Amino acid sequence: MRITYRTDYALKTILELGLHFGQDSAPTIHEIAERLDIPEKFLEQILLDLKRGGFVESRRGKIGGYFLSQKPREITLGKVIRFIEGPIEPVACVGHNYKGCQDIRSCVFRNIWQRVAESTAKIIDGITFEDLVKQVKGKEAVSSYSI
Amino acid sequence: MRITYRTDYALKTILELGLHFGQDSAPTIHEIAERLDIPEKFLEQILLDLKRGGFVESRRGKIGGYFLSQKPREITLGKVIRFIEGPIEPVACVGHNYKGCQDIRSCVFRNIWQRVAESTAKIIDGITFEDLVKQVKGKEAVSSYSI
DNA sequence: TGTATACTCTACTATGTTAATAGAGATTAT
DNA sequence: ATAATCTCTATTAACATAGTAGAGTATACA
Repeated sequence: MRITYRTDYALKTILELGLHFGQDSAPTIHEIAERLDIPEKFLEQILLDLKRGGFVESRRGKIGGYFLSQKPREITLGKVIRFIEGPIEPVACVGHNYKGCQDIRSCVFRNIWQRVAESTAKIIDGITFEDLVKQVKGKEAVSSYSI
Repeated sequence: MRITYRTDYALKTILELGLHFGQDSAPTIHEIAERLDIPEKFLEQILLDLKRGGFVESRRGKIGGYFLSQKPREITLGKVIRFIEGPIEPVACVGHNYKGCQDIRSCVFRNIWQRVAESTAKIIDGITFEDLVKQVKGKEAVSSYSI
């Protein structure tokens, strides 16, 4: 698995919105971009994408902004990563019609990539944004000089 | 982690040479390319690379070819993958000076990427080409119509 | 000693992806 | 009305990947 900036930004943005969940504040693209140091126009695209994915909702106009459309508890890292990046398998092969997988020698590797994908999935599917929100709130409460 | 064709070919090539280990045959680039269905000139580059990495040695001239310079047992998948692909961490961040890692919120993700990298490493560092050679020889003995 | 064979090395190219930028359009609170 | 904000499509610069090209070097063997 490899994480692109697009995914990195998406995850941080959802965490940010997760920290606001429950309050009825809806941070704007501009605010999020500034706070997380993400190019604003790029974030704009990412948020539209996340909206289409059903992760966030938006309000337009004067008091517009973004907010989560699911509880942080219901959003796992895996869901977001797969939505942005596509499948997490290390090679195209892990699927169906990969030319190299006809003979035994290639299957030896195929099995390994599957094990890798499964172990990654086990981690990222086991973490929700509620977990992350708690971690951040816990740590920010302790170290008093954080954002 | 993501596997490029370059790595895919490198691994299959080393497995192929592993199957010849002990015999004093040295398959040529041409033979390997044909058998594994790899573009010959591309494989040429990869083999030179693997040579510089200390995985294979070569003999030039009439009876030239390639052979492993280490025992299959001493070559792990992890060594080869890292040599070709570079570090397996999912983001540039897992290292030292990633701008996003100054605050707690980013570190939350950083820890996760490290867990993913570690679980991947655990798998690929635990498999040697001896293991793979045995698997292939075992299976090829059973199903009689394989290559 | 010539020659065929096979490895060695450097440079180039086509294609695709990523990260970002640009700008016009649509909605909404006041 | 209008200012603020989200929405949408197109474009671009930089980079990585996969592959191609061709000239050069070493070696076995007749």
